[in-house]
Amino acid sequence: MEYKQRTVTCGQLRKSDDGKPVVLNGWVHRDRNHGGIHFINLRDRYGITQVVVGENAPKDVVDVADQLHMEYCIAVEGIVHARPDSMVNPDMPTGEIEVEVVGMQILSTCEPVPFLIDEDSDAKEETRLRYRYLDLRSGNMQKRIKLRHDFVRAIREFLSERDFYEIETPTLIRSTPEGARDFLVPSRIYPGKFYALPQSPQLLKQILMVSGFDKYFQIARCYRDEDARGDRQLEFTQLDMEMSFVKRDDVLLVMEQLFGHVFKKTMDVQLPEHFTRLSWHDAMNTYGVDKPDLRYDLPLVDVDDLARESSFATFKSVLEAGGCVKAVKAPASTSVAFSRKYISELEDAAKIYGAKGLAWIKVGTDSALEGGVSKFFGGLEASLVERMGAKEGDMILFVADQWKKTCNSLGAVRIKLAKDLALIDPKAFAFCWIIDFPLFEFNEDRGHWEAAHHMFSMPQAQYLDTLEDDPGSVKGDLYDLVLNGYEVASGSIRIHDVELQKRIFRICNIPDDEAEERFGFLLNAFRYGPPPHGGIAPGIDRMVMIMAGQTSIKEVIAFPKNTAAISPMDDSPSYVDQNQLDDLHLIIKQPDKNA
RNA sequence: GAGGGUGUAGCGAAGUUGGUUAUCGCGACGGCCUGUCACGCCGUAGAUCGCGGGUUCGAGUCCCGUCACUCUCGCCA
Repeated sequence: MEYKQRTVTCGQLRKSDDGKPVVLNGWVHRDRNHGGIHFINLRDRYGITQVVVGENAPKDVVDVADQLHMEYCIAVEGIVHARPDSMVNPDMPTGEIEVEVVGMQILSTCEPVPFLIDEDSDAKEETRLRYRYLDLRSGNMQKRIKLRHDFVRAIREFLSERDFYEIETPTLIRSTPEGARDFLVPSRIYPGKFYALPQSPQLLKQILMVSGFDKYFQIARCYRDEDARGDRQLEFTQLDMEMSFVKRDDVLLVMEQLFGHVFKKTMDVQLPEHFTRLSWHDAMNTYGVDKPDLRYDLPLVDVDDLARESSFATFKSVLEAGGCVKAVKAPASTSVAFSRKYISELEDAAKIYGAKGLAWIKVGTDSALEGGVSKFFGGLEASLVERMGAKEGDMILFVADQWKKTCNSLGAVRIKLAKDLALIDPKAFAFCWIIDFPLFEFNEDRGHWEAAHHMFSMPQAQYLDTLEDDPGSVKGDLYDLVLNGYEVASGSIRIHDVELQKRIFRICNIPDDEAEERFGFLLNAFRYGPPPHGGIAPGIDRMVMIMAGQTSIKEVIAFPKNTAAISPMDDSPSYVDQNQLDDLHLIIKQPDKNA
């Protein structure tokens, strides 16, 4: 089809272009037909320009304009006119001009759209995903996809400048189960054998270090066959990085500089030179999570001593059983009344993480305690109010249980309070490092120790001689980067010693022969002069989600899957032909519905 | 695997203690309109109230089951 190709985009014309002949290509965003005159908002990726088919327009142009509907793709030839002052639209960048149409061609028509292409669609997510190509036309989706591009581009710029090589690693690799469930790809050539899609390029990047590549990065797609969440998809994208001859602080510094550059470049936001550091224990103890949102404070406060002095038998029995009592302050709010109903909502939040209940006290005038469990704190009013920094109208909420359960439960209450009481600055970016993670945790179901992070992380030096004695107490050279309550990166200094690596495997119940079978290629590489090395892997989707002010990574992924792991647009996953199954030597065993 | 929420026209929503023909906005279709910019005005069509069963003289509304979507717990080295 012959058509006039654009000479300008729909976002660029200004008053200074007055009188210029132009051609625009784009989509009909709105067509306001006044009978004798059409005002058409023509939209492309760059913006919206008003084009006018007026009283002086040629007959053939009027005929075409009368056929227009929303989302028709058209070409417009016309003359730019500065608008008179009274007709300027100050809400549009192109609002000072309009284009008088002298030629118009319909490039393609559009069926009635299932939802309007607005800045923010109010269609439900399923509909948006089914018609993702239309949803992506909206201004906000276009902005987010651009932000993601800018983000990745700034990363590549910065790291290339710092002598990092971008190296691709395979997406068909050996399955090394442990951690998440692998996606498997059956081999046609070798019946019964499978490739796995990488959960991350972890071992490959470590081997690149053995190869001497020193500083590596990759925008790497990762796959984990686990249930999706708002901030989790089956496949996601990491900035995978690894460096040789570095210690922990070198990695943290590079990341601080990287994100400083990227935020400045993509959002013109100045980040602090260094990010707050919290040990894993302090994060858990003070905020109740290993990924605290530091845009607000609301610390969890230890009140073991006051609970012990109180007359509340429930608290005392928890303390006697080796548990702890913690409290968080709910600051008085003009928008949320601390009603029984609201307290019950808070209690529900605590119970999700195993708390048996949520005790509460309201603070009245002159530090008087009212309601809830206040009667058990006779004589302790002033101490409690001072400990909590509470004022009249505040409420104090308690959880008493084993340490971890208490932290998790009250941490959930803290998060709910911050949301409900509007304590969060939506424009803030609060980064922090979580360091000194435990290296192992005991898996009750399987009955043995497992790596809390992964099995390739270096134990801190002071534990090296006594790893096996008390695995639970071993801290690793691990670090997570947290932004606004989301884990956005995770990394460690790695083990580069075969014997140490084998000790870790053994603690994780993997005997030497099995380790050689599963990880032999890594251990072999480590027999040939491996350098000390470490790295980190920020999640691209989560970072861009937070930068875009969203709460679901689907908003920053062009073609995401839904929570049921289905892509409503192409309806994947799908059945395949018997021929394909035959090629792959596969027989499908249907699930037993009665099982 | 478990819990919460949602499901009414193409889209978004309302629908009272169960009661006549299920309402509104957007969109679609037809008409009018020369300065709008979420244009306006008049009219028309469009619904298996997610699906199945039950209670009832009568169910969008109550009960049971089921499905889908969504958020969360588990899971996610």
